[in-house]
Formats: sequence, C-alpha cells, structure tokens
Amino acid sequence: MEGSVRVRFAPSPTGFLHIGGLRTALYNYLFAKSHKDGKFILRIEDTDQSRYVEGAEQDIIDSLNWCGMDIDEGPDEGGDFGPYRQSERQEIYNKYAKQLIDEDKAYYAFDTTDEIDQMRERLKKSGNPSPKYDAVTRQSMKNSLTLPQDEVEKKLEAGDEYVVRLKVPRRETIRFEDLIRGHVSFESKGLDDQVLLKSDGMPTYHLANVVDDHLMEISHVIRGEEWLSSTPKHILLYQAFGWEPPQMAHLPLIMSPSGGKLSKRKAEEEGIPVNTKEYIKQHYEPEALVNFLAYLGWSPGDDSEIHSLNELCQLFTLDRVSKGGAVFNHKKLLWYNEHYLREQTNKAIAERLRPIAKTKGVEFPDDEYLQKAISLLKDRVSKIDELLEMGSFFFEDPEEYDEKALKKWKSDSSDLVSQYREKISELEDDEFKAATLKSHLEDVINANDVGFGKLMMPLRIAVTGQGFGPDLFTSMQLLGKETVLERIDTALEKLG
RNA sequence: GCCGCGUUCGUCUAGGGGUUUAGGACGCCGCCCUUUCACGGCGGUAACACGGGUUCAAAUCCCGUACGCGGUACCA
Repeated sequence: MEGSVRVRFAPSPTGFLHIGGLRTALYNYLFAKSHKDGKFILRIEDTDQSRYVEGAEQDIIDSLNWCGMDIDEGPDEGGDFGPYRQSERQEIYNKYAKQLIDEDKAYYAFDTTDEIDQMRERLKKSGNPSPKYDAVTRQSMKNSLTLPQDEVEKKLEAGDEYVVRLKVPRRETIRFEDLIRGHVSFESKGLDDQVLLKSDGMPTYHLANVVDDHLMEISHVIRGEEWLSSTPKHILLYQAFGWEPPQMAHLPLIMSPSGGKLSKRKAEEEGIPVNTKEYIKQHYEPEALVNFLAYLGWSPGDDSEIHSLNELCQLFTLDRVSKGGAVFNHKKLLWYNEHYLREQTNKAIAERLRPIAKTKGVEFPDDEYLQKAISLLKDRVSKIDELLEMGSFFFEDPEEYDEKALKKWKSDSSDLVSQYREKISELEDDEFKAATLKSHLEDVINANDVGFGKLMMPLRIAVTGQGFGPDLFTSMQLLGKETVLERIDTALEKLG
C-alpha cells in the first residue's frame, strides 16, 4: 500500500459499455499511468443476477482494448488479488458480513418487502416525509436486534429469507475529502440501514465494493458523480471494519445536449452513439474518442487540444478535473476524428479500408490506385467509412447522377462535353494527365467563349455523378482514359 | 419532499483577489486560397446565473436565491 497507486474500473455487466463508463475507465487509466507503477484493475461487479447480460463482460474488455487501455489485473489477466469477478467472491463477502454481525455492527433482518412498504406507508401517514429503515424504525421491525435470540436461530436454521443490514448510527456527521470536490459531508440520519447481503445471498454493491476495494488495496476510487451520495455509506462501512478508506474522486457526469444524464434514449434521439461498441462499428478512430473523452471534463490547463493516450497519461491530474457536468458535443468528436484520420498514411488507411469495403460489397482496385484515391479524398471526410461514399466513383461507375448537381447540366452541356470528349479521345494513354486534361478543357471553353464552370461542372457530373469532390483532372487521370470516355458516353446518352 | 453536488461564450474549457478590453478549442459567420466540394490560412460573433456582503479592488472569497444535475432500492 505504501503510496503505490492502484485504481479499478468496476462496471457491472448489465449491458454494453456506455460511453460514460468508458470515460470513467479512461480517467482511472490515465490516473494510474500518470504514476510510476500505477495499476489499472478491471473488476466485474456482477452481483445483480437479474440484470446480467450475456456478452457484456467481453464487450467491456473489447472496448477498453480498442481504446488502447491495457488492463493490469482483471478476470482475464489474473493478478494477486483475484478473483476479479464479484460473483466468484461470495464466500468472502459472507465472511465479512458475518464479522460485522458478530461485532454487533450489522444484523439479520427478516422483514418482507411488503412489511417494509407497510412501515413506510404508516410513517408517511403520521407525518414523516421520508421514512427509513433506520436506528429508530429498526426497533419495531423483525430483525435480530428485536427478536429473541433463539427465534433468530430458528429462523436461520429453517432457511427463512433474510438480509443483513448495517447498523447506521442515529446521529453522526460523515465527512470525507473528495479529490475533485473538496470537503463533503452528510448526516447519517439521512441514511437507511444499508442492506449488505441480499436474500439471494449476494452482496449489495456497497458491501462488495468496500470489501473488494480494501482487499484489492485500491488506493483511489475514481467513479461517476452518481456515487457521491453513496459514499457516506461506504465510509461507514470502512469505519465498521476498521479500515482506512481509499481516496475518493467523483467525476462530473456526461450530459445530453438536451440536458440530463446522457441516457440511451436521449443519445439516440440526438444521433449520438451511446455504446462504445457503436463507435467501433461505425469506424470511429479510437484515438479521437479517447482524446475527446479526456477533454470532456478535464483539461491540461494550456491551450493544447490534441494528445495521444500516452501524452494524456503524462498530463493527467485529478485536480484539473472540472466539477460541473459536461455536455457531449458530437461535432467536436468528429473534428477530432478528422484530425486523427488525416494524420494517418494513405497506406495505413488503405489497409483498414479494404475490410470495411468488403462488408459493404465494394470491390477495390490495386493498392497503388487505392492509396492515390485516398490521398484525394481524405481531407473531405470525417470518418474512414465515408471514403467509400465520397469516392464511390473511383471504384465503380456512377449509377445515377446527383439530383442537385444535375441542375448544372444545361442545354449546352452535352455539346461542350462532346467537344471535350473528342479532344481527349485523341490522347495517348501516357498523355492522359491532369495538366493536359485541364489545358484541353481550357481550349474548349475558349473556343466556345464560355466560362470554365460551364464545362467543368457537367464534366464532373458525367465522370463522377457528383457535383463536388476532389480535383477533377487529377481524378480523371487516376480513373484512366478508357473509364473516363465510357462514362462521358454514358452521360451523353442518359442526359442528352 | 428530503439530502448532496454543481453554475465562465451555443458547447468543452483557461483563469482561483489587481497581469483581463475575460484566453483557447468546437460550432457558426465572413474573407483569402481554389473557376467544384473540402482541407488550409486569416478575421469575426459570443460568456463570468442573480442578489447581498468582505475588500482600496471580486469572474475569483463568504452568505442567500434561482436554475440544473445526482441520490433517496434486497440496481449498480
């Protein structure tokens, strides 16, 4: 423990890894790696059997890997503090729960949920706005504090359902120092006697979390703000066990542009992918997501914006994390994505593009051609898969002509395009170069005394099917004489 | 309702008593480059929630209010 940094990312496998969860993981990772020998631990908190989702754990691991976060200890990696799946640690929690009971810091409670509801109803009617199972009410409930000991034993032996609850003190101020928020304090009277062990024998989050963080020698708990109000319960547990609590740091939440926590529904309404898996599927650059997420609630304090994961590890400090919620800005993510895409070599992009093209049924030409096409296209797209749409004409003949672009096809267009076709059809293959193609176009417009666009736009439509795109002459050179002439002929036929 | 945490341009943020005519980035707008669309370059737009204190001086410290968010489970 002596000063070494050990942090954990502790998601529950109840679904695919949420983008907010990914950021929590990232901040944990950055914090760990900003320290010498800091360890980043993955712990799977699968204590709610009813919400368990098949494949969720693998999705979490895949997502972290995709971002480049290496897990030091976890279910797959192992480590000296395993198992790292809470469902496999049940005996440990039982043991510690029993210890608390033996020390009179926790107790068995046999009340059914109905009975608890009734108690709450009753208290509400008598003017208590927020009734709790607490130091006062537990005295009138069915538990090992109120029942005679032999009856408690009989119930336990008979296998009656029970939970174990923490004896939360009646009046106590619980204070702790949050590394992001500073001084935080709560009154114990606002707290329920927390359930530690559920009737199915599984621990609740609170017990499992505290026991594991202690046993795994976690030095810093870095988690979302939604946990801030649970922290006093945890502090109380640490006290009950006589353990030193780890340092706490509660991260601001990621918000939806329309306000509120970025939920699945809200995000989808606003076109924001919510699961990391979606970003992978949609071919976002992992470096972009990482960079973007790091800056969502944190900044290094200078004017820099672009940093790799490794650089972020050097720069990250918890005291520079902001306190207020941060709205997810999809356009900024795309800006980052463009940046990281353009940073890559054409060769690297080509290699990645081939398998993507395959899934979309696009046939690709040889590498040299592909890389040239990419160099013409990559400044014009936000994501790698958009290269396919943007540059579709490099890979197949245009099937139809863009409607908006077609407005530029005027009555004199076919005549001009035909004249141009005549001129370039006489070129040898090795003369079919951008500069030559351009000068021939100039010849035609001069001969007809019209503007450049009068011919260039129709020609662009004929050759690419689009009204925009990379330099037309370079594009034609790459496409080659045969293809260009064919496409012009098709266009003249179709558009008259 | 109660408890807690927040609040600087539309968004992410810098700034933590005088250095500030409040800086950067995304977005948006304009210009240049380009006889396409982008990229790039240059410029512009735009913020200290409100009210009281403290102080010679407050975006910065304190107290209220408002608003937002989170929590209030045998979910994490």
